[in-house]
Amino acid sequence: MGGPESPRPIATVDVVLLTLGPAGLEVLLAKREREPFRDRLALPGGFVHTDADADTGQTALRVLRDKTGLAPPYLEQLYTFSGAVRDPRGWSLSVVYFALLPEQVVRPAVVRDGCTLCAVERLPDLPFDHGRIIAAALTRLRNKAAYSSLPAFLLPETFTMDDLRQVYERVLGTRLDRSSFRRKIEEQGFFRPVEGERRTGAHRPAQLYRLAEARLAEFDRTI
Amino acid sequence: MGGPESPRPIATVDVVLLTLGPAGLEVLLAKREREPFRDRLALPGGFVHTDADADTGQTALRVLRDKTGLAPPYLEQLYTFSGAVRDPRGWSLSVVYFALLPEQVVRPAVVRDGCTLCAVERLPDLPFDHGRIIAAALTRLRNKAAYSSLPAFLLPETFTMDDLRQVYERVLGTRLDRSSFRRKIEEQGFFRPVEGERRTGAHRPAQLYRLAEARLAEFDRTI
DNA sequence: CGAATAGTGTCTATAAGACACTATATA
DNA sequence: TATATAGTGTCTTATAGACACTATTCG
Repeated sequence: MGGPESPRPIATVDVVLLTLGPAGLEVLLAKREREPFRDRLALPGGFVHTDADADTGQTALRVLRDKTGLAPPYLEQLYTFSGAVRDPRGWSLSVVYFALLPEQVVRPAVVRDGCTLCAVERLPDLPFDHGRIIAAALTRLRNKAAYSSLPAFLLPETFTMDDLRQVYERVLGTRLDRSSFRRKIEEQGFFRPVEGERRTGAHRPAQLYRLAEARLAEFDRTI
Repeated sequence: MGGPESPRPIATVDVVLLTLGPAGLEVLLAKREREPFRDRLALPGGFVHTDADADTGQTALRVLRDKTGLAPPYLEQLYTFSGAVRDPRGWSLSVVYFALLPEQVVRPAVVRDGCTLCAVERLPDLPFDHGRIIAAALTRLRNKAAYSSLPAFLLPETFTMDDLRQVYERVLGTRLDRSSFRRKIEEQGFFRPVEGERRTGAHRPAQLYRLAEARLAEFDRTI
């Protein structure tokens, strides 16, 4: 049958759950329950349970559910980090997933034991290579934001056109023209108006929109 | 110290090496030396050697070197495929890498034992989930081709502007205007002319170019 | 010179940015 | 009716596609 001559690596899954709070992008960190780095803040993660998880995506969902009770509608595999030295227990491999959720959903879950939200600009010193992992997640988010519906997953189910534009602006770190933004968004057609408006003050109410599809949509590109 | 209650998954690395031959995109397949699927064609791959490989990228390079003698200048991590049923030996996890090489380099290496190039449009039935893996690699290549220097890694070190355009056309499956293509490419500036021209017939010789940087460059995008 | 491919110029159509204007709510 | 935000129209500028033109080589 033949197997490897060397021991199998440790196989874990970590999750980078990002949300957008008043201070900007924030990442969910959890206090580690076990060694190594017990009681330190780190990305929520855990071993792959080969007797329970169908694949690593299921591991990611299980880990998030167990630590926060959350089930993010947007979850994608980010990258697999590996090597002999990233984990003091030995040669390890972490399949990292990347999730987005609106602040309104995450904030209540964080009151639970040991979870916290941390502004990505002010991260504490993190164990393993979790600092690098979060940096990779931010790069992915910022790249994909420019040509997809990704930032919308940081908003609640319905939102106004100005909410949407502001999320794009905050993720991309640039100003976007209101008129051009609306034009572009409307022609791509992956947001659709829903019945209802938002009234917030002494001015015209705003049409509410929602994602037309539950999954990520990408803008047309050309060479 | 705490470890997983369940056995660790099998950890392997597979490599999708693509090249562009007369028939279109071709993928390198190798005859399997061991069970399962012994003597069947499959993606070149192997176990992670925790006593020898610094990380999975090194595993990918080692596997390719051992099976073909090749060392591709372009190698990126594609995705990690995992699950209880993809490998008859049990719960497994394959970190898949994606490499590009010019046909002129791959073809000679393939004369070696058990390696073959196979047109991606006419793949045989492949073991494990290797069919799905190759499909994912093609999607990645075709997506990235539209906004990066990626297709240039399918060409030899120097090439003409028309070579370059034809590679983009073949990868993308679309026709590109010669003039517009040259304009776009030149303003992005990640190819630079080198001394020398190619003379091929009774007509004006063509300027030779090469990649300005050894690594992948991406076009400017805008929302 | 003719044929063939390399390379340039330019017109047009489309999309993006800037920004002013209109619409509609409440105080 | 003043004001604030939502939403539209339009001018300008940049970019992409189409395509004709010039350039240069060799037979």
